[in-house]
Amino acid sequence: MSMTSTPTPPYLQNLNAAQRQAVETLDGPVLVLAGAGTGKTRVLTTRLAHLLITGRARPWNILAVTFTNKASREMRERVAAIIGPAAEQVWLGTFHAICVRILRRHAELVGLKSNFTILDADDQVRLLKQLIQAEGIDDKRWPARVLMGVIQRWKDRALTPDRVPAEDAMDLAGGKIAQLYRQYQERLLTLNAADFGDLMLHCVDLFQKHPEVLAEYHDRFRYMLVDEYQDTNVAQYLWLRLLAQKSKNICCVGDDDQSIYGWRGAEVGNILKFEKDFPGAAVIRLEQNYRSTPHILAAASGLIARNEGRLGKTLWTDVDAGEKVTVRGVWDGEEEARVVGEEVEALQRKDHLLAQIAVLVRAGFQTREFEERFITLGVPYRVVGGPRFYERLEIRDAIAYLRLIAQPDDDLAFERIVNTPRRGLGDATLQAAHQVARSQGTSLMVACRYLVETDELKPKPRKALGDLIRDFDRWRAELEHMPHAELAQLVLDESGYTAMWQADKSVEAPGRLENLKELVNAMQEFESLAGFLEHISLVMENAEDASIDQLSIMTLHSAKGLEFDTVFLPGWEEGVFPNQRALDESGASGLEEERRLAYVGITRARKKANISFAANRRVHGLWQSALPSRFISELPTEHVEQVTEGGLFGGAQRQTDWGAATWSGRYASNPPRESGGYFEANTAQGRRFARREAPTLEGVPYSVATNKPNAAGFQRGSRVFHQKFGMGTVRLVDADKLEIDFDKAGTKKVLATFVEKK
DNA sequence: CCACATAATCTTTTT
DNA sequence: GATTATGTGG
Repeated sequence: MSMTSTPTPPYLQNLNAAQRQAVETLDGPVLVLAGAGTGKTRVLTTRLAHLLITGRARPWNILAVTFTNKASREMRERVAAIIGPAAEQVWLGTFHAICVRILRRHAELVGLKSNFTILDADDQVRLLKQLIQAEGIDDKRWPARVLMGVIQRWKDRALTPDRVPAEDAMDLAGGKIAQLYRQYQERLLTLNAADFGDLMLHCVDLFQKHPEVLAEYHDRFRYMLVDEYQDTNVAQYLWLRLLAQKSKNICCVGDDDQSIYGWRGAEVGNILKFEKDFPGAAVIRLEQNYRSTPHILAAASGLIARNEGRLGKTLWTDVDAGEKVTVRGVWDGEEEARVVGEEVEALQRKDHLLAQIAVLVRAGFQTREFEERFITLGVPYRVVGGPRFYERLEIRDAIAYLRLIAQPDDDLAFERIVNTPRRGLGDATLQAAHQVARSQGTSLMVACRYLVETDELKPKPRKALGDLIRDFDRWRAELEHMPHAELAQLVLDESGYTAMWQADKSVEAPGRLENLKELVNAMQEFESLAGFLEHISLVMENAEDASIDQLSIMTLHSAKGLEFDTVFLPGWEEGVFPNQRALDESGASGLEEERRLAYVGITRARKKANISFAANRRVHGLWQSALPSRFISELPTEHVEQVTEGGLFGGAQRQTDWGAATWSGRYASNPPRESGGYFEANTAQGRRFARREAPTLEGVPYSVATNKPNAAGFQRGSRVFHQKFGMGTVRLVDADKLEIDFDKAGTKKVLATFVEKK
């Protein structure tokens, strides 16, 4: 409004019309549908700055939520660049970090103390496992990990134990799952702990049950900004709705086509029904893409158009056509890695930066082949999102010590380190401690204090336990006088933890000692031990070194939000991508999510996207043949270049027409099966895409393998021919699995459907 | 209580 | 194929 009379400030000048509208529509609910590469972050940060510059809001009147620490850091930096240090005072952070901040203030109202511990995934599972065993449930049949997943999905949907629908809980863990969930929640409260789901859940609960608290935040947060709205779950949606119900000034930015976290409880529905949930909402579409070439955009758009239930956007760009997306078929995974390696080297010769190249895979196990290839080629690479620093064994152990100093009642930390390093405090001692703790309603630490006063334990453990408790008392007292990083070093040394790894002869021991040093170093950055512990429980990420020019290998999930000049998308095969389990577990919606993942992958590329698939791949040590992903046939042909020249298939023994030989051979033994009506009947080449059968072993132990002929007529001594390994003799038959001595290639385990009888 | 052997498992994983 | 969790024997 005031903008009409005053000249356009510089920070608004280089926005396009839609972006500017998204920035300047300040009142009431706004949904910004931001397609890939349309300047989403820019709109968010400019909008935030605009609110402050126009005087609409003071920094503390703004709540901006993101999903990742990286995104919130980036947003804060970019806002600071426009408005300066005032950016510090904006409530800007991840959903979970903001919830923690609120919960620490009102912890008693939800049954916690202000210094509650945040559990990580490992703690959660261990805790639940104890409950499962206490209930006498078979933890083989109902693994804690699986049941924890179920509980987490309930938490994502804001279902507290009393709200779980009966039919959801019926046939899990013998009908006891709801009970387990209740016990788990009770246990968390007695431990003064919360898991990640609880952070949202407790906060929603707080707002619902204490209107006076909610009113306080209504007063505070007059404008709200939400990033990646398509990834919100039900609990987050409720949280946002509660906070926005008074001011109604909520601006959500997202892209329904990039919703790829459904399996973690994200609800695409949230973004699809935004206008219904927030009546009078303005919906603004950002459709001009500033990232990719027209061919890349068209290929991605053609693919995603196959999804139903999307809001629909038409991305366009005014840059030159560029190169078509290439689709390449190769013989096997090894060749795929080799070809990618060659192309990377070719790009290097053309002075492309490695930092502008990425290999994006569907699943973590696919990274290995590429790593091996890049190592032999000497191409520097990094695997993004690999094992995380704070998840390493030695770091978690060290943190358990620190947690126990900060919070003596942290039973999970106690259990983790009582006997690490070995102190002769095994199961028997721990059982005794548990019993005392249960009967007296205390924590394990307190129970042990009592236990060493009695003669219940044998002299050895009694002394060891007494020493340990005394150590902790001393360390805790030291915390008053000593910088916490120094204390950490002291604890690691005095507890014998450092010595334990020094004595360890394994190859990884030196690395672990390095990591411990790094941990102590990192602690110096924090004001207090408590501050450090909170940071690591909320920010489980690795620092990345941007100073080296390295190629990136990562999963499609972790690539969201990033962009590269050149992107390699290997493994586009049925079963791998779309992933078979996603299809089995979530059917049609699972397929759509996989397709969105493909869309995310292609749209990461600025200049060139290279898709590939292999006809053969080794999965869990078994060779399996594969069909090209259905997504390949869904790409609009006019934007795609098929690379299938014969020279790709190497030496003389590979002169076979790989397409016909492998695929038709496959059909003969394993005809295509319809899967939820999602087959494309035909492709241009007239090939049918079929779903591959998972190998079924039905629990037959390998040693039971017989010499009797199996269903397909193979038996010991049968001469067989395999496409890759050539002639061989069957050694063992195990249902459809064969162990074959190949004349040239040695002994391999192979599925019977991949060999021909000779 | 510990060391070693065998068995089971292997999708994605912002917090 | 490789890792990780469990079970058994010393």
